[in-house]
Amino acid sequence: MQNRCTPIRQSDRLRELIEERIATGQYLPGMRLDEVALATEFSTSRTPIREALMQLSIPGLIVMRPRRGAIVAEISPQRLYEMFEVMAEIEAMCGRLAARRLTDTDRQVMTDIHKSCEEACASEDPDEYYRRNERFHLALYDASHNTFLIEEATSLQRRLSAYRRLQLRVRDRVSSSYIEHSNILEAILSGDGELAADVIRKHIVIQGERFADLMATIKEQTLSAASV
Amino acid sequence: MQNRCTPIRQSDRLRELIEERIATGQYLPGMRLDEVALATEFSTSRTPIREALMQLSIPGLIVMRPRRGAIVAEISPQRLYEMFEVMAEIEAMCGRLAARRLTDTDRQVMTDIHKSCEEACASEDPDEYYRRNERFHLALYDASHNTFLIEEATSLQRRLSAYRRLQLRVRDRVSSSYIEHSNILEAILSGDGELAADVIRKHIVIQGERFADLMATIKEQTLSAASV
DNA sequence: AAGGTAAATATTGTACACAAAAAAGCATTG
DNA sequence: CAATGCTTTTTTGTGTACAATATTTACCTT
Repeated sequence: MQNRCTPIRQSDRLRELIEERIATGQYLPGMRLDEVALATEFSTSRTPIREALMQLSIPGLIVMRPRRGAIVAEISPQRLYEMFEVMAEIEAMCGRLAARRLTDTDRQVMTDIHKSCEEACASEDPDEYYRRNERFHLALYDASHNTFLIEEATSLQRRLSAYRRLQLRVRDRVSSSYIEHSNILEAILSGDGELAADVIRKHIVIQGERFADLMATIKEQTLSAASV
Repeated sequence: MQNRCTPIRQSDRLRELIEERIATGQYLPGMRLDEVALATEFSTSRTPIREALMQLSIPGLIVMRPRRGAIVAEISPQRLYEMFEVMAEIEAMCGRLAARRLTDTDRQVMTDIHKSCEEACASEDPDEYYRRNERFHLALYDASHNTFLIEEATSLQRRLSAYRRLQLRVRDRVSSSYIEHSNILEAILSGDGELAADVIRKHIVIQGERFADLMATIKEQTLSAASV
């Protein structure tokens, strides 16, 4: 995608870096993002940092309270459930379109990634499974052949990734996720768009529910670095 | 929504202003957004302008090419079709949820707005109809009772508004739009979520198609201010 | 005269400075 | 000892300067 030869802008690089740290859970919800601290860490001035933060505030990854600094967004269980509800529909749409528009390469890519997921599942490595699982979903988006939809789905996946990651820690979640992927792939390969949409919807909604379970068991401080 | 007592930030005010100018077609696709020109116009410095522009580049309203300035995004017919395809699904989801979760006030608000649309339709004032039509759709989003979905739908509607507006100029589009709204409302009031989703999907897809017709007839220069 | 090259000009990206506002620390008082 | 008000310190928001890069203009060559 990025075929610009122009050297990348500082603020763009920083935005991606900070976004990744939020996605991987290095920056926890509620954590304060100090502009000067970030500036010194990345040995730059506050200007590019601010530009990066302002950009991240748009999709809601961070919250910038006027005159009161930026913090990593704290997503309430309620809102998270809503986000999963929307994600389910977006991915279901990808599946419906994928089933209708699947190319040979799409088929190849998806089956390959699914096989690599099987390996990660067998080796019981949740982190590795997480990464390959993520690739499976990205391949699903690509197969929809709607570039706008691909962008939206990817963006939403990124926003949820910090939470998705946790959710795979739940007992037996990896293996059931793998089985669900098998059903998804089967439906898409058979060309049944409505079936694919249904299966995906359930797959994501289950993730949301498992996450709700997790939230109920784990104490708040595990997720949130600071309270307001 | 905006219940902050803190005085608003310049960059936020500017972002909304520029966004509105894009939505209303005052800034046409391809138009260059000169930082110093904007700064002098709003009698401020380049810093808040830049922050506003960087934020607008995230949802793709404008394109910032490194070292080459910002332009209003030029959305290709292909991409516009894709956006309408996604919008159809998002709004269909709103309708499905609305049918299941409708409150008395939702019902009241939607019927009231629909009635006011009837008036605008009868008086054959496309601009007024456009505004009320917009309100109808916003009320539909609200009725979904999923605040995340409401935000996403609203954001997407804003991104498409410059194009939606044009599309109502097509012959008889206003009256057919009104009839479609009637069907949507009826489906939602009857509580049939799947029916509502179907009707809405068709309503939006028709908009996309009508727009494609428009694009085919009107010459490019009407829409686009400059070609690269 | 056309095309290409080099100087001139304009514009962007980043650093930094300063004012205004919020947070923290401190002292005073009930 | 707690609470409140004042002072100090920190942090944000914006203006401005400057260097690096595009773009335009002018000039020279063929």
